[in-house]
Amino acid sequence: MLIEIDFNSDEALYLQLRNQIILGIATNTYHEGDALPSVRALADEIGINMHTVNKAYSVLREDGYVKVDRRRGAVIAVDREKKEHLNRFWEVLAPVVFEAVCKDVSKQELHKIIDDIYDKYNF
Amino acid sequence: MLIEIDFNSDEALYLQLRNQIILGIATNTYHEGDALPSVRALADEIGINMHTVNKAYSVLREDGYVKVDRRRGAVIAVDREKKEHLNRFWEVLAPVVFEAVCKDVSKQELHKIIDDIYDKYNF
Amino acid sequence: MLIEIDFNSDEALYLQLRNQIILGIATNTYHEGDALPSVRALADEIGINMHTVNKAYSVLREDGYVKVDRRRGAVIAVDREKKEHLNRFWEVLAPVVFEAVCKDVSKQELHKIIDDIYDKYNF
Amino acid sequence: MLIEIDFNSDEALYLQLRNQIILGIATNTYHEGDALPSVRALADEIGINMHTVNKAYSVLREDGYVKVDRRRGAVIAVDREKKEHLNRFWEVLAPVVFEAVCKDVSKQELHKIIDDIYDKYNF
DNA sequence: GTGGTCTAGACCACT
DNA sequence: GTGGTCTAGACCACA
Repeated sequence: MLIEIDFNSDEALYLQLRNQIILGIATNTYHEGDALPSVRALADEIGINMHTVNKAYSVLREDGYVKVDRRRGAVIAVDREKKEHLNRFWEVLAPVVFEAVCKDVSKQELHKIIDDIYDKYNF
Repeated sequence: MLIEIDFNSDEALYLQLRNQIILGIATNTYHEGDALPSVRALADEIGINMHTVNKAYSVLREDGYVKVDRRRGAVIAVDREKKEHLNRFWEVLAPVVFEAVCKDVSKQELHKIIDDIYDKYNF
Repeated sequence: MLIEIDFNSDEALYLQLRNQIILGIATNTYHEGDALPSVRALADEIGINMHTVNKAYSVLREDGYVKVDRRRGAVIAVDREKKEHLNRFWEVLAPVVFEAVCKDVSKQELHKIIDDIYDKYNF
Repeated sequence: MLIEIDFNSDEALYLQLRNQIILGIATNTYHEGDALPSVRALADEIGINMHTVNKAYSVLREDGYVKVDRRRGAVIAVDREKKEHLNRFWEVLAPVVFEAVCKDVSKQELHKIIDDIYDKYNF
């Protein structure tokens, strides 16, 4: 899978990397049990620091997307404890909704944006 | 309006403040044309530094929520240029959707969370 | 002449006032020897502080647009020492030109904007 | 490039710095993609505070002259969306023209000053 | 009294 | 080592 990092973005590199990998899992590019590239290999490939890749992998582990195996490195292993996640999505979405309300973006428009994202990536 | 800052949060103080004020606008606690407290007054009230409040107000201005009136300080003035905002919401929501897909949270569940947020705050 | 002040502008009120009066002189709304309204009267009319009007008049005096007469207040009296002024315009225009060059705005486009301004106000 | 700050000037330090850097871009001293010195390095060099340099860089970013790259600091990246800029030049030049008209400086003389500035810096 | 500017010094996240 | 954030305290321009 092609990882694309935007060095001009405001978003931290490790977060961009994290999100790209999550996108890879979502689009079935990475499958349960697949091993991600080694920290060193991925860092070289993208042209970023090893520590940055390391941080991305750590965050993915904390958020329940990979498990770290001593021999195989980071392995896709998605934790699907839904209850907890729903709370998390609530917290992430609430400030977005507040902004939407201020800017006169309707509930329906937010739904549509979400649907459009699902469509664009064929989820 | 009661501003609540969590000093233990990872989120920057000025961003928490920004979001609280956006919440206040969304819930109609602050109305178009209302003046926010002066930077010094709000800083004293919350117990944070003047410059931190200043930064929050600056960001709110850049994001089109307030204007700075030389006589009255920061005044609520929401810029409702929708076209641009929709792009922004797309960018914010895309990674959320990726996570949802990974975690087996359906499109309908995301819609419901958004609706619940609207309901909770009576938007 | 109608003085229009934009309280939401970033520009200081006294500078807006100064510029409006200069516009009035340029458009022949104010003529050499005319007296400007008293500080108090103009302040009341516009709804701003007396000190602000006072500051505007002081700046106009320093820049050679009015003379202050004890009995008649501020009186239009334009100082036309061209040599000095040309230097001033150089200093004001230089940073504008630098920005133009950076932004790929050509010499001709700057000329045209200036011509358009002359046209718009029938100078 | 030599940055020259006038500590006696009325102009804010961060604005002087901003303008000097814009001059540097206009004169091709800084090229697209070049990294500016780090805030600390430049602050030390000029003998001003880090935060003042930071503010200058922030303004340059807002005005579309640099982007902040997480690894390289501030990098020259000029945004050349002309349409918007032309409005801005209109607003900046209008009061200059008003002054010119008052001071009997002709349209042609303004053009000439602009041309002279272009010539002096070999634009 | 208001925000704007500047300085100084500190800690942290990111690379 | 870089910028980002936060604090503290000061002076000034503006209203």
